[in-house]
Parts: sequence; structure tokens; C-alpha cells
Amino acid sequence: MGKRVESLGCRKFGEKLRVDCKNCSLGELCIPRGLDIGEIERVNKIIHKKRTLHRGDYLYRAGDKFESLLALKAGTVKIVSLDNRGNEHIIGLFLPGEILGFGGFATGMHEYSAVVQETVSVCEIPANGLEALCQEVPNLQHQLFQLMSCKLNQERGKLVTNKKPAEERMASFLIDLSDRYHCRGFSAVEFNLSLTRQEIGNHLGLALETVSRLLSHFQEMGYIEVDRKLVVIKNLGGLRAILSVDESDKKRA
Amino acid sequence: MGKRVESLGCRKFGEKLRVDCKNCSLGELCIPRGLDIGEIERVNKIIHKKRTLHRGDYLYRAGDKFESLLALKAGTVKIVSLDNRGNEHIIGLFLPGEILGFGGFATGMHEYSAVVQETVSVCEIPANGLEALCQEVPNLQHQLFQLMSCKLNQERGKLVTNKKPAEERMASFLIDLSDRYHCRGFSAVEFNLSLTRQEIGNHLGLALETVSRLLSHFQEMGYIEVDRKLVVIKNLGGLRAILSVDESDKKRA
DNA sequence: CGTATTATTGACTCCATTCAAAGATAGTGG
DNA sequence: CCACTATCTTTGAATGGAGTCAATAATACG
Repeated sequence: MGKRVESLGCRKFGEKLRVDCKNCSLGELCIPRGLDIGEIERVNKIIHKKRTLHRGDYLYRAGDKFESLLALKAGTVKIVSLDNRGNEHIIGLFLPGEILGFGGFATGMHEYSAVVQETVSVCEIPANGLEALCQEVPNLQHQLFQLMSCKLNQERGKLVTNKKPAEERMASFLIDLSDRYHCRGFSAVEFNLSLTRQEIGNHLGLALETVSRLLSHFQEMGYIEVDRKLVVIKNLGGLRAILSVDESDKKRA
Repeated sequence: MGKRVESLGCRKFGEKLRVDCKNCSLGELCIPRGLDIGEIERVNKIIHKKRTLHRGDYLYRAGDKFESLLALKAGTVKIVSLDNRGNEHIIGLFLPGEILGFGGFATGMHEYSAVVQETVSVCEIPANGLEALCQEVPNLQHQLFQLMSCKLNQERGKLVTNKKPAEERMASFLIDLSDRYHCRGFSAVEFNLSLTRQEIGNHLGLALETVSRLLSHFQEMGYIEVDRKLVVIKNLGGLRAILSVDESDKKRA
């Protein structure tokens, strides 16, 4: 269990907080996408914190009051749910440049918990201020609708892939990571799974042994090279083909 | 394949369109929730259509331009996706009082298709008009954030339950329908699955035979009575227990 | 009334899990 | 630095839950 972060708000007097959306490396990926300089400046004013958190720390817990969206500048975060039996389920993994917390608008409380996986740097965007600012900046309102809508589509996509056989789920998982890292300026072919085999299995609804076997299998096929958590993709096309090539096609070959 | 509805916009001259949010039977369930009379009146003005559609008709298709949210006054709609192999996947079932189309904000196009399952009556809420109105009515903006957020949490909940064994998935499906019908003023214990066994299986990631067997099983246990698509729940507690009672507890008995 | 669709039920098969055991890696403290 | 431990990973073998195949029954529909 990671230690609870008492408040994202506390900061030492004089601590330098460089929060400046204009110069942020996330650039077009974060909230300001599609806003002009003046609008970005206004968003910038309501973003009042930036913090570093470490593995196991909670950004928020299920049941916590929803106060802010969180923009990941660096690091990775897993979203988890506890089911009726107290078992943890990993709902998703967030990468640098992604925004967490949209689920909080529903009831004003977070429904799931967010746990730091790899050391994280986050900008905090107060929900009240953001909603108020949306009243004045139409582009910002639209941008938020887009971001939430996009997240909704993503989760629906997972609903579809999670019904497929183990091999496809695993391939989809890797491709998804590759795509998401890529469009955030990282390498599409070399990245860290920041989850253990156990956690990947949990996320995909597979046994950890199955995950291990599939990674080995993909390696034997020459699609990837795995060393611990580091994945190097050698043949992305090969991986993608798993999602579309039909079993009946294989038999014909 | 159901016939394509050319445009939801066309209507005969003189056709009587009773669209009046104030007196709508959906009441607090639809968009106007949490708005005062004056605000409802403004929403009312931008809702310009109400249509009836029949089984197999498309409310929208994947790839269609996103122009409106659709509020279901009556009937049921399934949301479907086509995967890489051309197979249909049922992502969700919408009930009266629910709102479709939130996925369209992401790209301005619908990513999934919406197919009428049981004859439907829909109000169409133009996205442009709605966004503009949100700029003037803070409550409405907040309401939309809530609705989208709620949908996001719902889909995440499905991600969790769809990893569980067949029996639990089936029980969750029935309980979910019961809850949703209930909070919309319908009976919590008697309703129509508006999907075939095949479709339920598709939705839950099960074979149609498994669905059939599980429904029979629940009936043998006295939890439900099934006649074709009509379900009467005799012991909701029993169904709920399936989700929380551990296998190890069973063995102890 | 006949045909097509949908549903039920049984038997067999197989994919992925579970069980098991050994190996690798990271972290800790003497 | 190395031993010691905890955690994570790999791989093999056996088991089982759900899928597939198959045949019949029930229902809907034109």
C-alpha cells in the first residue's frame, strides 16, 4: 500500500512551481489544445499546482471528493477498482500527456482510485475553476467535451477487445501503448510496460502465466523483444495482423 | 439490415410534434435535470425534432457526422461496433430516458452505430445549439459533464464485470437492467430483455448456448422466471449474492 | 400453414487457468 | 561486496469452464 498523499495543495513557501501551459512540453496534448494564446493564459491562471509523486502514492482514492482534473506531465498511473469481493481490478493505465479524473464529474466523488506506477509529475486543474472558465471560453468547453467523449470511445473500444482471445488482447494492449506513446512524442517501438505480468493479466482478464507465455510467443515470432518490462517492437505489422487475420485464413496457408 | 433513415430532420408539413420538456414524461431523467423552468424552456427551444423509428432502423451509423444527441423517450437501442474482421459487437443497450451520442463529440463523427431494437421515440438535441446554450446556462454545462462522466463510469464498470465468470456476467447484466428500468419508473422485477440470446451473448462475450443455460439455471434456482424475452425477477437478492458470495464460501456450506 | 429464426439441451473439445517448481531480479542489511 | 529475502518471471503439466458442434423444440412471421 502506498502512503496517502494528504493534500496535493500543500507546498512549501518559496517552492518554485513552474506551471506554464504556454511552454509546457505537453503542448497540444493537454487541455489547451485548440486554444489561442490568450485563452491558454487564462487556463494557466487556474492551474495552481504541480507535484511529484512516487510509485504507490494515490492521486485520489475511490470515494474522495472530486476537486480537480490531473494532467500527467510525466510518469504513469493506473486506475483501479475494488470489486464486491475486495479484489483489485486495473481499469486503465495513463501515460504522460493524458488527463485523469473525468469520472469525478458524475457524482462529485471519484469512483475509482488512481495509483502512481512510475514517478509522476502532475498539474492540477480545479474542476470549479475549469467549469467557470468554460463559461467564458467556448473553445475550452468544446475541448473538454471532446476529451471526455474520446475517453468514452476508448473505454468502449476496450470492451470490444476484451472479448477476444488472449493473443489478440495482448497484441491490442501492446499496439495501444505503442500508439499512445507515439502520438505523445515518445518512441512507438520501445517503451516500458510499467505494469508487472500480474498487473497486465489483471487488466486484460488473463492469468499472469498467460501474459508471460504470450510475450515469449511474440518474441519467438520476432514481433517483439522483451527484457523484463522493456519492450522493443520489431514488427508492428505482425502484431497488427493478429487483430485482423482470420483463423480460417491461417488454415488455408 | 434495417433501412437507413435518410434524415431525422424531414417531417411532413403540419405533422404535430409534441416536444415539450416541461411536460415530458422523462422529467428529471433527461437533459433538463437540475434546471429551472426558464432554463428548461431554453433547452426546449433547441430541441427541434421528435421521431418514431422501428426495429432495425439506424439512429446513426459509424462514420456519420455527429450532429445531435438523441434522448430516448421510448423504446430500446443497441450500440454496435464492427471489428477488424467485420464481426458485430454489441457495446451497450440504451433504455427509455437515456441519452445517446456522447461519443460523437470526440471527432465530430460517430464511432459506433445505433440500431433500434424496440420501436423508439427520440428527441433530437442539436450539438451546436446545445454547446452554445451551455455557454449561457452553467447548470446545463454542468449537467452535460455529469452525464458524460456517468457514462464513462458505467463503461468502466462493464470492463470490470466482463472479466468475471459467465454466471456473474449474466447476473450483472440482469441486475443492471433491473436497476436502470427501476430508476426510470418501470418495474425493477419485470422487463423485456430486448436482445436475443445471441445478442446477449455477443454483448457479454459468451456463447448463446451459455446464455440460454444460465437463464435456465437462474430459473431452476428460483431467482427468475423467463419466458422468451420476458424476465420476471423472483429473488433479486439471490442474483446479487452471485456477485459477492465467494466460491470458497460455497464450499464451506 | 410452412419456413425462418430463435431457443434449449447434451456431448465433446479446447483455450486459458490453475497448480507446481525452478530461475531471475531487485532490494536490504551485515 | 555478498548473502539473504521477497518479488517477479518463466515454463511444464493437469484441470476445468465455456465454446463448439449437433440435434431437436418452440416461436414468429409472411
